[in-house]
Amino acid sequence: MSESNDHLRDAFRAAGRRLTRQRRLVLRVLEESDGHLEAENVYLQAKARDTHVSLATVYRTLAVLKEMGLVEEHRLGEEHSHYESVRDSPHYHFTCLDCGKVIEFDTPLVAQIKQELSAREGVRVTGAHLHLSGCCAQCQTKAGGQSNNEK
Amino acid sequence: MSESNDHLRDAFRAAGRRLTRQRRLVLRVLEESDGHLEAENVYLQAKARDTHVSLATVYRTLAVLKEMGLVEEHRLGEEHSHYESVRDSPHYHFTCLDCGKVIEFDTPLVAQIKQELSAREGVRVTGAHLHLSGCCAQCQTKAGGQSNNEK
DNA sequence: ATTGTTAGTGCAAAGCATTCGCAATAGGAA
DNA sequence: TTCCTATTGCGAATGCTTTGCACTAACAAT
Repeated sequence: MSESNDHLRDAFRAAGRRLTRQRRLVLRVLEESDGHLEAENVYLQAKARDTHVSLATVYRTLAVLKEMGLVEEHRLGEEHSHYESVRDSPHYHFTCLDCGKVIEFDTPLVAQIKQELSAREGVRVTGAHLHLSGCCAQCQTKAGGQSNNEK
Repeated sequence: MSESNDHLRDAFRAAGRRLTRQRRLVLRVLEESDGHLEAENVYLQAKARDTHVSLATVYRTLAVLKEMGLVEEHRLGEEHSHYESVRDSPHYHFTCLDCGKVIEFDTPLVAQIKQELSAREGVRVTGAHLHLSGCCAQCQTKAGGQSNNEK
């Protein structure tokens, strides 16, 4: 716990940035959450632990963390962004259009696609987002095969 | 040209909607463009041909067209949405982080991923977005392998 | 520890893309 | 042509996100 704090400190120092209470807090909220928090929720959860946080700072912090590669921003729903701390392995998302549930998954096929594209177009691929959507198992059962999208 | 107009008319009638000048116009702008227009540009190009369009209507129309499956919305850049008329085949996108160039491509591997996920999680997958990013061939050459992201 | 420099913060005021309310307009079925 | 109502245009409003500014607090050097 204290060692990761040192890691953090170093990472920030290397980037010429300061490791503030707020930044530690935001990062911790993201790490302890199930991922996919929107800025507002990060703010609320952070504020619950320490009143000295503002929404603006959460946004600024998320931007910094994203720039440092510690956090990823996703635009899963059609609405606002979701943020997620970068953990172990890269992964992709499936969103249920009925209940909004998000399933994370991984597949080596994306790497294969990257290679194909690199070879075919001569590009260098550094990022990959795969977002599938549809109806999760539960909602299919629940709705008798039909969507229960009622506005 | 006139036949596709009939198609359109029918599609709208079937949806209980009206085929207005503005809607035809928006659709035409999208079809004649290279795809990936943001709402503002659709508005500007439409307005250039016919002053009787408003930004609000463009947004409303894009929403309707999207709902009817005639247009797709993408969130490629981190900013606003891009719209593209649904043509022939489904495809995916690569964005160059340096110059912003968008390359469209297709691959059967996504279908394979869909199947894998369906089998593994019991979900029904109806949509798939794959967005790769990195550095295009030209920018790699131009910048000597380094990014020219200044700002 | 103390100090100095300046990144970071809170707050409130923008910014921006997108949406909405409402009166006026125009598809299109009869 | 007539009527019904979906659609439009306008501007005001919304909601997420960013910014300006004066104040605070990291942290490197003392």
